[in-house]
Amino acid sequence: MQKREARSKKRERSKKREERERSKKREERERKSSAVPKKVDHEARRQEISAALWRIAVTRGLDGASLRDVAAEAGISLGRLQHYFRTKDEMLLFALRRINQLAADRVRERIEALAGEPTPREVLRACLSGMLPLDEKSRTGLLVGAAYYVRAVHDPALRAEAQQGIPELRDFFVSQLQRAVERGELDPGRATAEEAMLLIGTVDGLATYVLLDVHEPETALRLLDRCLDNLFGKG
Amino acid sequence: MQKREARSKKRERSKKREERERSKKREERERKSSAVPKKVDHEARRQEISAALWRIAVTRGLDGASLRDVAAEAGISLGRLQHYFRTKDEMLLFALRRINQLAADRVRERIEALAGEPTPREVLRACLSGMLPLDEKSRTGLLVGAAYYVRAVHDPALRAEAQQGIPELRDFFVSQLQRAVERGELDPGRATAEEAMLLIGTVDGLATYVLLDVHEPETALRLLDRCLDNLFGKG
DNA sequence: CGCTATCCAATACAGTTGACCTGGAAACGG
DNA sequence: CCGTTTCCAGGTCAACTGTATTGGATAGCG
Repeated sequence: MQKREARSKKRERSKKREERERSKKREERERKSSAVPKKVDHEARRQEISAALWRIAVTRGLDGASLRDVAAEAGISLGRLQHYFRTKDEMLLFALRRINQLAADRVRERIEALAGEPTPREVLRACLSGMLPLDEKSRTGLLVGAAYYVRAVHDPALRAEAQQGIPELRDFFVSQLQRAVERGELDPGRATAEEAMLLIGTVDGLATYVLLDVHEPETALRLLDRCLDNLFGKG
Repeated sequence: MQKREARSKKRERSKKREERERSKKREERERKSSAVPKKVDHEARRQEISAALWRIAVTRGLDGASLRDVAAEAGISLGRLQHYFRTKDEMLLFALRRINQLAADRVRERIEALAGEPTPREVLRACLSGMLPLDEKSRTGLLVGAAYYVRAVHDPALRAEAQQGIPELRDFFVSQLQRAVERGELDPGRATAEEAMLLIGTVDGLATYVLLDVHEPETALRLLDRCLDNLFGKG
């Protein structure tokens, strides 16, 4: 347990007050070039609020997270929260983008962490296992992602956000499969976009069942390995 | 400044009033042999309410469905709805069980509809494709199921409900794989519970992406066939 | 110093929510 | 007929929702 949620609404923050730095990018407003009398880092504050939102979403679900709850969890007032996110949807969308980015970073790290010249299979395994809820962090990310998923089904804006990264991921998988063919590790007929999408869908389904406690994380990993066995041949 | 949303609450039922019939099954109550002055079919009424709930859940999501909304959609008063479901959770749980049952029935029908003596692959294909959102009905079912999924992640009672049918399904798949081995259509090493769970997970992932509009239904079906090709060998 | 913009706590507001309650209509057994 | 029970429309209620507003603290700039 690394994180404890003190129910006290007392603000004990005031230490992050230092990290103001530059952050010149004005994400949605066009300020009139007037000097910047601001001192706080908007981006950092929003990330803190996002983290508070996730903490609630993991335990109570996304819909059970009211603005007041999030503000309390973040240890700030409702007024302050509304200063950084003018509407609830704005907060939700920001938090979704952020968690997707974190997930992508995690997968990227996993790949770069592979020593030497990893085989295509090793790269794929690293990438796919990074999409499974194997530790607390990725579990949280997927849990929150699932909460967004249901909303995305009904909300076109969220849906577009959710669909965004998939083609890129698929193409990356195809390139790895292609590389495996060139190395003689894979049947040429299986280096297609269809196989790539099949892999992605399978891992997604496995993750779903892990979150439902149908599978243990290790079970999901074993199933993933068997899936790769089927693909590359049990060497 | 009251914004009235144009919501057609007009529902012209009043003819369902006739289908009361017998229905001797007292689903949860044990009447003490006292004469039954009741005239309506509780089970049928609850199913109607469930259907109304699903209609809302498909378009607006499960959490966007208040008791008043459901009552309006069902064309009944709030008081009447609460007569049949004392709490909201009771209604939700009933509707979940019902939709799971309908999905199971649909898969069963698909299997029984196969002519002659279907091969194991044909049986598996029928079953798996029955779990995909290929028509409006199954799409609705999966959409509602997805809405429940997110709740099940946080609610133990719902989670138990969601986990319920999986072992049975897995065992059925294993039996079909075993049968395929005996017929010489499958490598004996692949007739395991792991392969069965892999199939289930894959279809689940594919269904997820169809609901997200990442795949067209036909695409998902093609991917399923390729998955079976990989399993049985491309005949 | 003033001026102005940012930052944010507190409160108000208008609406919705689920649960509960009351009372009476309808159907049955007697 | 009466009494009992089911059935159900309507209303009430406290709690909660997202958003808007007010007022003041703080900080940078001329």
